[in-house]
Amino acid sequence: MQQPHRNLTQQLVQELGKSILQGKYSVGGSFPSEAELSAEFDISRTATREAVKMLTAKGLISSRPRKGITVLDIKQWNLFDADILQWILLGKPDLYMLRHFQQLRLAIEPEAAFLAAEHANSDDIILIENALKRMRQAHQGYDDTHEADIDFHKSVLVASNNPFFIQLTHFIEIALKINIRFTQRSRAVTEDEYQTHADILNHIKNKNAQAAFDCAMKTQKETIRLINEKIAQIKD
Amino acid sequence: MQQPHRNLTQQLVQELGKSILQGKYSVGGSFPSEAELSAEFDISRTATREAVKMLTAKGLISSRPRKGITVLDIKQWNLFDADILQWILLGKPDLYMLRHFQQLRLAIEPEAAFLAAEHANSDDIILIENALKRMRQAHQGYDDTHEADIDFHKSVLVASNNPFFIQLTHFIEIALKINIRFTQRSRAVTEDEYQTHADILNHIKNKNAQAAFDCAMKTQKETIRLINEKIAQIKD
DNA sequence: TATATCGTATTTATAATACAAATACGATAT
DNA sequence: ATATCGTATTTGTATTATAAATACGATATA
Repeated sequence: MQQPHRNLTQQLVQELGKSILQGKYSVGGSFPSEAELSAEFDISRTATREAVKMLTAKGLISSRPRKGITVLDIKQWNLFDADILQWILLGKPDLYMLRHFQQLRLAIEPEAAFLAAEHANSDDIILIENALKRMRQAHQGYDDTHEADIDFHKSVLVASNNPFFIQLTHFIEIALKINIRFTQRSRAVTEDEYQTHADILNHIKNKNAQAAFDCAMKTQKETIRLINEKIAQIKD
Repeated sequence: MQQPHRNLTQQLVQELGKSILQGKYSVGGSFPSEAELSAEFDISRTATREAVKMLTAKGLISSRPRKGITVLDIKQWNLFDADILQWILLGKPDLYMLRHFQQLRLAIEPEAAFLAAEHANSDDIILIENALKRMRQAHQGYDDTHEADIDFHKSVLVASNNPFFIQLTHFIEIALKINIRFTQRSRAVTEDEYQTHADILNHIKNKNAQAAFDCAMKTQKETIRLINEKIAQIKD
């Protein structure tokens, strides 16, 4: 396990969360009762119940006397919860899931760039610049390409100075990680990709919100076009 | 209390959640220990711990041995959780918070209309139509204006057929409720407002995604303009 | 047969108690 | 001034017992 020294409740939350997101339990179908979970994982009912409550708080399950525990419909899930997003990633999402992620990225990121141009302070700018530098170094082989790329996009969200956009950093990170899987780029970022990111930063620094928006939108449209292309391919 | 017959854990979650969102406990500051909470609310430590775990799952608090319970930074909060959004509403948000909501609405709703035009099925369309009819009836005094308005915007999100956009229905609902408070419209919807909504529906029915996007964007830009105007006023 | 009422077994909800584990903080030693 | 250590505090876990809610089948009724 990744962090084996976490407490029992957290461990059970992770195990059950991953299982649910992998579709091991059908919605509304049978799910182990508290007693069964306690026995299966060899922990007390106390720890089991606390894990059940945490999953309930995230909207994954519901538990009622006599009825037991049931997996709720996906509409009830808190899809923007950092844990749930991580479990989606671990559940090996397909191209259709990637498209769902990308559709929201397209809505979020251009507007985030717009707001960053309006509201970013000097510290916010420095964080974006550092991420860009790391992309340049990655281009030259000194750093991990994709980590720097993810950091760039996250720091733009942070620079929006809007707590809702900032909250979406987890979402964007997972979206990028899924995208990386499907594009299987084991290479460094290209000069073109680097330049586009540099342009967005410059527009933000120049407080040219509309230009930042347009530039970010262009790359998002291109990304979704590539995904649609791939989906069209597998349909053959 | 709204639902006094909920279980003790849920009641405590609501009480503490509301208090935290009202800023009664400063971030990193002192928060009652499990023992103190049990005593204050006169419930067992078992029920108290389960409530603490639920708030932990929502990212509001953290608890560690010897250190006790601490309120986490807002960056850790799951702001898109339905409960947390409700607590924000109950906490009497100001115009700046409304602007934060509106900035994200502007990012989300036009793209949701775009996707609805691409992916809505006949059932989705019917739900939007019903909401629009209710707005018309509201205009004539037969239904509650704002409820119908909220339903319209929610049903467009649902019609996007993207689970992430659908999840954001809670967010949009709270955003609209906050907006209604500040615009204090006790009147029915105007003919203009009704017509704009009708236009969006028609673009969706005609599968004219770009027109649906543009129309929704125009209204979102106008809404944010009004909010900025109000903020400029209170600054005098 | 169809419907309503009721009893009961099952499962969660709550409480109380005991002890283990982690750790912040102050005391002490170097 | 720094490092080490002991200890008190708080959460973590387990166990047991009982209450409350309710799905489901049994029974009664029309």
